[in-house]
Amino acid sequence: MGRRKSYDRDVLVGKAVEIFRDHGFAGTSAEMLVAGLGVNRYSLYAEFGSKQALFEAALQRYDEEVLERNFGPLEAPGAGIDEVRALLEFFGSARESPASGRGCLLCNTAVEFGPDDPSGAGFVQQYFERLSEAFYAALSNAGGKGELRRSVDPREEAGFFTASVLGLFVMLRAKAPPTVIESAARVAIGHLEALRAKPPA
Amino acid sequence: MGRRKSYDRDVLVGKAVEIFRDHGFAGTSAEMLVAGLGVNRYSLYAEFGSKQALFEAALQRYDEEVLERNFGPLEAPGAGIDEVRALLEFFGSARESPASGRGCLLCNTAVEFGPDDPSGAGFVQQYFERLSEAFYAALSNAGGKGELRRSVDPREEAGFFTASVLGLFVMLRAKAPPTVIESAARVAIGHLEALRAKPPA
DNA sequence: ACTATATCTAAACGATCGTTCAGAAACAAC
DNA sequence: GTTGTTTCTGAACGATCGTTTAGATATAGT
Repeated sequence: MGRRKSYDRDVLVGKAVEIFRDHGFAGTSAEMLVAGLGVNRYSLYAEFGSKQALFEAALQRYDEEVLERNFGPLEAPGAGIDEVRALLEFFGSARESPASGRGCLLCNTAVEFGPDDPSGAGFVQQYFERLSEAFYAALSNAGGKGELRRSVDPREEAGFFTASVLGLFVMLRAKAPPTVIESAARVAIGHLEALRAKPPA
Repeated sequence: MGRRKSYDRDVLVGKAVEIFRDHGFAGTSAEMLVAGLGVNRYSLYAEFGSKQALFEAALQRYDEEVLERNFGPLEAPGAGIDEVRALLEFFGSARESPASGRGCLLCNTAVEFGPDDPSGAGFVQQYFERLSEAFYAALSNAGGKGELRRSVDPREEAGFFTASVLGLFVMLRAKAPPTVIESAARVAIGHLEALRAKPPA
């Protein structure tokens, strides 16, 4: 039995998420990772194999934790309009959001790499699917409960809300004027509320 | 009189726009610029001074040409709902848009650099202001002509449409499923049309 | 034809890139 | 205390980074 590790892999991945979220893949050097993770260079490569592999572990972690925390409520059984509204309100609170200055790691990655896939695993396409399916699920639930106007197409609206939150992520990332972010969220919420079926007279 | 230049500065900047649009700033090497612009390394630095300076020239050019072409119609005197609609229809045509796989250079830059300004010139913040002011101008015009419902706040809606097109840019950049892009644009257009004042009975 | 000057060509600079290596240190088992 | 093994330390590898340089070439003016 040899020397024990002085780090925890899960902790390292968590820290890597934050570093890649701030700087992107190309803008993050191995040196930055060594400094930010607090491990030596040898252990970084022994544990993860390559910078790319660490990046993919970070994307996986982000999906499991951050996307799960934010979009999981929409995917839950019984989720509906209120869950969508809570999400929009959360991202519209520009000054307080943890995404301020940082945005969403998967959104940032989508833009950084464009149509080139940073890994064979299709993280970005899965991300778009997850977002639109989450909105679709919540709105379909609402429709099934009679909470949506009959004319509403949950599939169409899902695409719309996906674009809305991606736009919020961009503005949060680059610290657009908070008033623009808040307006965008309020109108999206107004649009959402307008989808509700009117209660019978 | 010495040897004449075998390049045109404006042509080089135009090519640089395309390269930075595809690969971002960090993802574009000097070698890629030399190859893509078709000049020698000496001339690249003689003409522009640095990679950063070329990047800023590209951002300026993009603003003057691409943003002008796309958002200029909203800024024009007399612009209204129809101009906003045309813009949304244009970006919603995912398969045909020149932005497919590339998005918007300023949006990409906003995400790549986050709150760090890539130059002292504030290109990204000016970009957000330009977008939201363009939407505001067009919607204010419509309001002034009595074409908007009285309850509509052009300032709020401008923030919303800014987020919408940024979201479309992200999805275009990463080649999200065209159905999601098209749905997002259609619903945004539906929302826009719902802002129209009803004609008197 | 010669000269002065500007640009091109090819190479190189110092620094950093992502990754690997050799030896030292720390540890558990014996 | 010794041994075998794993991790850490510090350095270095080959490649590429952004930028500069020296000499060659092309050009206009004389």
